[in-house]
Amino acid sequence: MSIVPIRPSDGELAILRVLWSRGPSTVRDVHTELSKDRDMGYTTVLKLMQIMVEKGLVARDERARSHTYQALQGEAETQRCLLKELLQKAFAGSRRELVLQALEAEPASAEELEDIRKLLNDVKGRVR
Amino acid sequence: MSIVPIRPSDGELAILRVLWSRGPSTVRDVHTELSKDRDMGYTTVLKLMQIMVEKGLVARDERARSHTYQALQGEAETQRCLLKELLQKAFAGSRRELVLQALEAEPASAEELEDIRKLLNDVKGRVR
DNA sequence: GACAACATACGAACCGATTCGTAGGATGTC
DNA sequence: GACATCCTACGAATCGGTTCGTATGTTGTC
Repeated sequence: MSIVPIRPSDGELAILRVLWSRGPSTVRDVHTELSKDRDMGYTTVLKLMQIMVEKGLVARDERARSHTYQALQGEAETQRCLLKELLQKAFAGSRRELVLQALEAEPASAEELEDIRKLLNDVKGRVR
Repeated sequence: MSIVPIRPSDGELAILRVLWSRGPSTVRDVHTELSKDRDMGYTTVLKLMQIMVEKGLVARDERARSHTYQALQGEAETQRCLLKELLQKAFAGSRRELVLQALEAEPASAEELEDIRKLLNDVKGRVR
């Protein structure tokens, strides 16, 4: 993984998510996958992935005619990076506030809350 | 508050945070406050705040020579809006994952976790 | 009334992200 | 071998956000 995570743009993040779930993929693979919701041109995806190579977000294997790309940055790592950014910009660093608003953004079900409570206990176990 | 929250840009968010903490303020007020960390020109702040009026993010009172601006959108509301966006873009809608990564982004202290546990109980109380 | 200080307005430059057209090379099929 | 198909490369347009110079008007002071 990269020493310090690189903040991906929205388009880059969408591509990363495909790479995380599919593993190493070609531009065609990614484009096909992304076309399910958004609709963007093939060369748009290509260009974006080329830029991602330059940025060090993905690695490219050029041995085959269709190059295959692979994420160089983990999902959790990237999520934490984006969360930290939002935490600073919108919550003045208060994780408590962030979690609160995350829970209140939409009404949470009792199961979901229970799930998160368990999660909290796990994290807690690691601290003590 | 606005019917549907408007997603502020980074610069706009910085200004909103000043307005939330100070209440109705002039461009000079906001600029002075923001100058403490960033350094941006006075007219930059002015322009941004003018754009925010157009977007409906803030209201302007032009009675005095120095117009006073006031946030039209609450802090919690805005935070939830930004959080929802990140939730969709980076966590595939899984709040559980988001909370997990929020807690793991930096090591949490036992107190902080306890604090959040209490928070969770409160929210839970409201659901049941 | 002259001048400094301060206010708004606004066009224009700039920047990163995104989009895509087009060119040109490799591959596959008949 | 000719033609359609698929690939990469890359320049250029566009867009939202940001920045700021400059113009112009108001206020306050001497």
